[in-house]
Amino acid sequence: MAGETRERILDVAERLFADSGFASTSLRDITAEAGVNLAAVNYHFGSKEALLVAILERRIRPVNDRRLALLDELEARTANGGPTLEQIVTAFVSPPFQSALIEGARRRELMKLFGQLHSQANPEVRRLFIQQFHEVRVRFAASFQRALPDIDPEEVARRAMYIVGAMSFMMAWGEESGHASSQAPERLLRSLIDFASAGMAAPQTATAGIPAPETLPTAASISAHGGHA
Amino acid sequence: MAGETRERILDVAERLFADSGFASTSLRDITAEAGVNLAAVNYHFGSKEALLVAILERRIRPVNDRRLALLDELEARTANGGPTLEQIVTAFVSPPFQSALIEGARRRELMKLFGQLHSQANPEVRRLFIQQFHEVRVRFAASFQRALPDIDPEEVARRAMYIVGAMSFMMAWGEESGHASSQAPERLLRSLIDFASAGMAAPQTATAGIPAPETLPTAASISAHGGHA
DNA sequence: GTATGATTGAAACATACGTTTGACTGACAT
DNA sequence: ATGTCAGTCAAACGTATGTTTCAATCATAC
Repeated sequence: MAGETRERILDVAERLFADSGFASTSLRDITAEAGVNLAAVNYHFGSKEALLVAILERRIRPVNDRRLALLDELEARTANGGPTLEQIVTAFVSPPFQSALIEGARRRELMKLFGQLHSQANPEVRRLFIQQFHEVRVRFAASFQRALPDIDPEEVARRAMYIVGAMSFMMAWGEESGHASSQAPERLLRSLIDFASAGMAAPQTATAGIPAPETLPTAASISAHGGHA
Repeated sequence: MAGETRERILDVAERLFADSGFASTSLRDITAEAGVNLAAVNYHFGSKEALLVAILERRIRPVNDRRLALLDELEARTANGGPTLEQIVTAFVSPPFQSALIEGARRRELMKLFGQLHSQANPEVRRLFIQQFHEVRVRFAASFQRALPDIDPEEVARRAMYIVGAMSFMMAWGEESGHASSQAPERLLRSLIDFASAGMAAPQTATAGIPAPETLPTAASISAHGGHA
């Protein structure tokens, strides 16, 4: 069959890269588990690194396409005033969950793989990875900004980054850090949307004075400026 | 000098591990840059893996000790009702920032290293890493729960996890994903506290029905159940 | 000064790695 | 039947890896 070997390599490599890291996974591990010849990787992809790029593109593109499609539809339907924070958040965080459900049990592995990319050595792969998200970042930043006219653009961008972090971390660590997320994906998605929407809507606190390093929050300053319940 | 070689190895290895990953950094890279002999690593630490463990312990323990100290003081001062969400959040997210300031420019590298551990192959190292955070997790979960009596304990744990994810992601990617965080650390800390406190305080939405995979949010259902601004 | 124990040094060890090679297979068009 | 070509295969190549070895060095105590 034509693309059968290629597909098996992609599937197995995706799982092994996610489980053990890119550098720690050898082509021999992959080809052995996939039941294909060692040389097949270099034949079909050219190099180990090109295999990684192929894996990323296969997974990221559909998710980001769906995000943009959801946002398009959202903005078309809510021309006056724009969509709500919760709608935008939902459009952003839902596609990875849907993709995860379709893929079955691979959610955790896939997200771990994404998380790893942050620390991958090769700058070219990193650049390619960031580039894949560029349009999504620009579009959602604009939409969030419209819903949060009183928040600095930089602060909006930071908060969007927090959402990505919360989502990535949950997907990468969820089943490992205790009981917290052996839950149904639907409940997790709901939980994340609640948290992210509220965080996005937070009032922006002015940075008072920009304290010197030694005066960063101590227990005393925390209890002083917070009051209690 | 006694511990000089050991210290140099720790410093250089920490930076290189964070930059390029554990598996991708060779002992020869480390020893060459540190100006010590190759065998020094195995002499002082026993193995490459034990070197990683030593690096982690050196950095994590002070941060977590400070977190617990801040929480102790907070709970002692606010015996009636307990500390506010913002106080607890601040006690949790401040120490890594303070540590980062003391360490100077190593903040990003160090946090990248932490982020990597999530996906490190060796289960023993992972176990050790998680164990380092056990007390912190238990103590802060209890404190958050007290401030959020109407939220399910599992939901509280999830939200705490989101905070960790947001913080890790910001520190690992901050300077890379655009302009968003070349800001002063104090502003970043303030921003994170705002976001995390608001997210923690979010009302808990019931999961309506637990839909089947095919009925996860579509553009239509988002616009339907959200309304617009 | 000399013995002692900790540290460093250069070199080698065995292994695992990504990649390349060249023969081989099978299907399909001519 | 034969030529073509994408795909597979076992084997080898060159290199880089973590680790070990053992002699050399150093500070310190006697």
